[in-house]
Amino acid sequence: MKNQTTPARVRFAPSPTGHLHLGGARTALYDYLLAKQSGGQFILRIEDTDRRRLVAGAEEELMSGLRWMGLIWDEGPDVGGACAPYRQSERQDIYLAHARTLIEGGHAFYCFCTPERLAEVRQQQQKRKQPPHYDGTCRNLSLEEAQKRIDCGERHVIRFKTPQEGSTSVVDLLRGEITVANATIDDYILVKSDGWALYHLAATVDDHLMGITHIIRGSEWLPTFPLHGLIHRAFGWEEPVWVHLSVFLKPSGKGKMSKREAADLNQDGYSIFIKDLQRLGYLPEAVVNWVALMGWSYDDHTEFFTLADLIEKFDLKRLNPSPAAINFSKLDHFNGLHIRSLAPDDLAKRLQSYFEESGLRVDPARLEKIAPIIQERIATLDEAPEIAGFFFRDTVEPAGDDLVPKGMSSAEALDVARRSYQVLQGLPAVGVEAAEAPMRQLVEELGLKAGQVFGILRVAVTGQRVSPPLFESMAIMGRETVLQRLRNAIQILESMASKQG
RNA sequence: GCCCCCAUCGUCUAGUGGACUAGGACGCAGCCCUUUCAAGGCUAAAACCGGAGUUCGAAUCUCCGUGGGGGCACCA
Repeated sequence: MKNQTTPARVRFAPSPTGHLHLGGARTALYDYLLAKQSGGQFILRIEDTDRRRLVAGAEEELMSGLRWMGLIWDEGPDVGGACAPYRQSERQDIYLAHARTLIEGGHAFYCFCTPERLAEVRQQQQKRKQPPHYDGTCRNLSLEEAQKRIDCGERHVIRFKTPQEGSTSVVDLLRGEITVANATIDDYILVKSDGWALYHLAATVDDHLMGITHIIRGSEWLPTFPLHGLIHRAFGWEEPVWVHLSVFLKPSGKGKMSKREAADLNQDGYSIFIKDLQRLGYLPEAVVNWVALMGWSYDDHTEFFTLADLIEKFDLKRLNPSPAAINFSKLDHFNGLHIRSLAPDDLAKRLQSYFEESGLRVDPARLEKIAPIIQERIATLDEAPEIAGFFFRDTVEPAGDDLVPKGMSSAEALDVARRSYQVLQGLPAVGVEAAEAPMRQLVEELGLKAGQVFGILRVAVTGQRVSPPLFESMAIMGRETVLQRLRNAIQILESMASKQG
């Protein structure tokens, strides 16, 4: 049993400022897997301390995306839990109290520097090719003096008092020990002048108070990782296990995806946003499988995983620290794999809305018969109406050119259609058992290839050159519809043949 | 500019000093199957960033380059 012996408490802590995307989805997945395989808890915490960046509806979208993927949280803003509240905007007094503790312990200080002066300092530092850093003006103000200025109503922030000497080492599970000189760590702001805590303080405090055992987050946090270690130590808290996931690169492998590029992707039927993937006909099972494997592997040959498989097999230690390019064709592959592994009636249920959205009235019983014959022909659910919409239309309008196979005249095609009609009309049913043998016999009599005759028939009854298997399709349509559509095709061919003279 | 991280086929990856003629998957190409399209089966092409070192032996360890990525906000 390689599973964690002690239950892990793991949190997914997004800020509600946009759509749930692939990166967030993967982090949440790994969080969930670790929690579930260890018998621990998966916690959803909303990091909404930046009030200006809030996006209406983002929190709800986040939750519905997670639910869609099957990542159900044990504690969170909607379901509550022992460590409530789970929205940082509702925990401000907690952060303030902790900031105060830090100040009293000499690990933080009040800073009255104006943004304008700071900007100037930064500019000069950059001119001297120095890293932009707080210049320490308020670092050694006495608490009494600071208090006096606060009482006078002077605007202030609270900064972390980073040690100026020595170095700090922190340990990332995947990268090992990371050591940086303290001189390179800024005196980061912990609490803004409007009283709202910033990530560095809020997340650290919450992770401790909520008993988080493993922090899984993006590698964009690596630069401030030593600071977070320092804050934990300043409080005297035990550190959790830190895991920094690699970033996702655009499919070309060159750089992170920009907003613009993310939007353009939609034109190709892809997206990095979960809500789009859902609409584009991807199965949550496929997205989960695909995303799990972007930066994690099990062995050298297993790639098909259900969520339950992943819970059993996921292992933090097999995470890959190097950046990974997003490979959408592999998503299509996994989607096909998962579509084919669905029970036909399950597939039919999932297909229903896609047919309806393309304006078709769908009979569920008929859809259940169709599901098995299109199951291995669709890569995404939204392709189904395109390939099987003809089942639900009253009539089909085959293009005249499609009714005439290459190398055949319209008169010849007409003859084939008429002979086919005669054969089918004399049959009690038009399915594989009843109709295939007689039709093959006709093919032989006509001295043609099966593809030629079946091709004409296919276009006549489906209106398409490409369709699910012919006789299976005809069986579902029913004898009357088949004959009616064939009559219609014969009429089209008649007018073509007469025009040609 | 400064700090940090990363480095195996086009892409995702296996590989933790000898079992490597470097394995799998996607994609691509060909073949088979076949009433179309798929699915499936088979085959092919395709990679250890470079240089030093350690070692009997290096894809694997060390160092230096190079390349790529991330970060340097009163955002997260």
